[in-house]
Amino acid sequence: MAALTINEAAETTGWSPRMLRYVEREGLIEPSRSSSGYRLYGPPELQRLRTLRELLAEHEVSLGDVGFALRLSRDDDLRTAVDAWLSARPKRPEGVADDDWLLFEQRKHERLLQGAAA
Amino acid sequence: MAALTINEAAETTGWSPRMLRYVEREGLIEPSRSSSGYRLYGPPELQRLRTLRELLAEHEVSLGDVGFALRLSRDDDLRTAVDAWLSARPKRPEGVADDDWLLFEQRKHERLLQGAAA
DNA sequence: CCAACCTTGACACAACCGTGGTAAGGTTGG
DNA sequence: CCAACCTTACCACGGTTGTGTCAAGGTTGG
Repeated sequence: MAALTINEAAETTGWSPRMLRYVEREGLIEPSRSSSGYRLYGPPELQRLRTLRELLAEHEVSLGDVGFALRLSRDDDLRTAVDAWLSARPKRPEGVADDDWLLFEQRKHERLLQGAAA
Repeated sequence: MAALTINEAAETTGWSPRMLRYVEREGLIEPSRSSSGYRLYGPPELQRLRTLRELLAEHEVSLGDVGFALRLSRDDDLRTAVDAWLSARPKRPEGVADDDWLLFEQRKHERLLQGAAA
């Protein structure tokens, strides 16, 4: 037999049938269907289900998280926007009390001006 | 003044003070503190708060999603695992009913063998 | 034909998310 | 000194997630 039905797939992957349907609605693994509508899980789907399980178990990650990663991987626009936000200067020098933040910026500015003048 | 306190920051960014604390707990924007513990938002934080707002508004994304993206960007191990899962053959040829999946694989195999023999 | 599957849809429920409020107490600036 | 701010820590409350179970009905294979 080339593909397993949902209960068989559940059996070999460790998911419950209920969760296989849920995973499908999340868009993570979408088995194809027989002509009468039965879900059919082929070897690739089964493998992905197992590795998905490991992924969730080993890292503290939710299905929704993986779903979001999937979105990121497919929506270039979204990925660009998120990456842009993430890469926007997330740090400023350590050890500078914020009371002195303006002062620090001024000094930096002075150094820049000095450098330019030199 | 070099940095704004939480209510002022809320005022200029459109977040509520409550949400600024929440955003902080999510690890997305961590303002530094005055010597007495007050949160101090400098221009970079304020800018990031505004762009974060836009990001959430324009794409259908939650704070948790952005938080996960942040995790991905900092945890190489996690990113590698997720990418690996995502890139695992997500498709197989369209139009092949799964009843015929094994058949399809066999044909492919035959074609490969033929190619090798030619 | 009938038992054993499959389908979708619904109800349920604990746990968490996003958000607001409030209370008890420290800090600050005029 | 005192009003107006800040802090953390809670209670609340509707919405979503993850998961199970059940019902009503179609499919399948011996």
